[in-house]
Amino acid sequence: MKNFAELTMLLESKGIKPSLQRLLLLNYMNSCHVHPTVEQIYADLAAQGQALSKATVYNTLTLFVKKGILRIVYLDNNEARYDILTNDHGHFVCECCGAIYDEPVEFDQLNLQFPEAGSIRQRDIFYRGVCKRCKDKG
Amino acid sequence: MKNFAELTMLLESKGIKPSLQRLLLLNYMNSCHVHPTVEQIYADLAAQGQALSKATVYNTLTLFVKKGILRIVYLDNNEARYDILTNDHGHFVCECCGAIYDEPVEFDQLNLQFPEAGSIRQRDIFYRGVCKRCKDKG
DNA sequence: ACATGAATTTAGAATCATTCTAAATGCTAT
DNA sequence: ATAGCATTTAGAATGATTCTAAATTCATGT
Repeated sequence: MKNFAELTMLLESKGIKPSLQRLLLLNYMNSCHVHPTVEQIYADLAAQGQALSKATVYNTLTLFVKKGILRIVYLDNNEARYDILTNDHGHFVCECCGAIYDEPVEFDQLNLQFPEAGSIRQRDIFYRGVCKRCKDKG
Repeated sequence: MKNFAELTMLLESKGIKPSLQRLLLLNYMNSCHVHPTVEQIYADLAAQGQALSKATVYNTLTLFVKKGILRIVYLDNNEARYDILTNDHGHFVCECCGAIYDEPVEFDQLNLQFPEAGSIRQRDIFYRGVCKRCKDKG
């Protein structure tokens, strides 16, 4: 949880001018951990009375990704999902209810060898299946 | 490398009727390891004089995915990529040249804990960065 | 304050991968 | 042969994303 002053500092530390729209989006993403789609983000902010245009949502999310604040999660070729970059973690995707769970992963301790890699910028792990909740329901 | 008799048997073992189009696609995917897009698959087969309609390419790839012959690799929200399912492996994606490298990964030895998972159907690991070839070029 | 120019936001058009639809073709069994 | 079903097909429809060009906001110098 960060307040607006802290969010402003985060943006400035990344060389991003903290406009109202950018702060609203960063604040939203900072407290939303369900890996929302653009549509969800846009609708939620509109429901709060903060109507940014959808173009701004796209532009700003793309800017945040470029600056290393967010990452995009591509689960299917429908809508992209956005995830605030905190500590590294993996994802478990329930193919029944669609939920995306963050799961702790210590990438450095996996000792993965990628012989073709010159340098690594991002590490992603996705497991897919049925989550416990759905499994219990049968 | 499998011949057409073996590919036919593979399809039948999955409950898929081995039509000419399905065999051509399976044969192509069986010997193509660059994770091609639909467009590439369609163009390559057309260039070989085997013109399937694009709808058939889509339909058949989707069928193969459903039957566990292929998996889809979602790298970005542009075109999906298709990968023949052999032994488990990870992927390294070069953000410079776009190449996708298969990398050996022993998933069972990673000892990953996914507390929310009831059952796991598919495991994916993606690392992204710059490949050695691009890095050497500077 | 005010004007100027740059950055940001915006609405709507354009793009394009994928899915849908409905017709055509090909197979199988009687 | 024929009926019935599966498969293939072309083209239209869909929809997330990107593009474009105009409007607005912001910062700076006078």
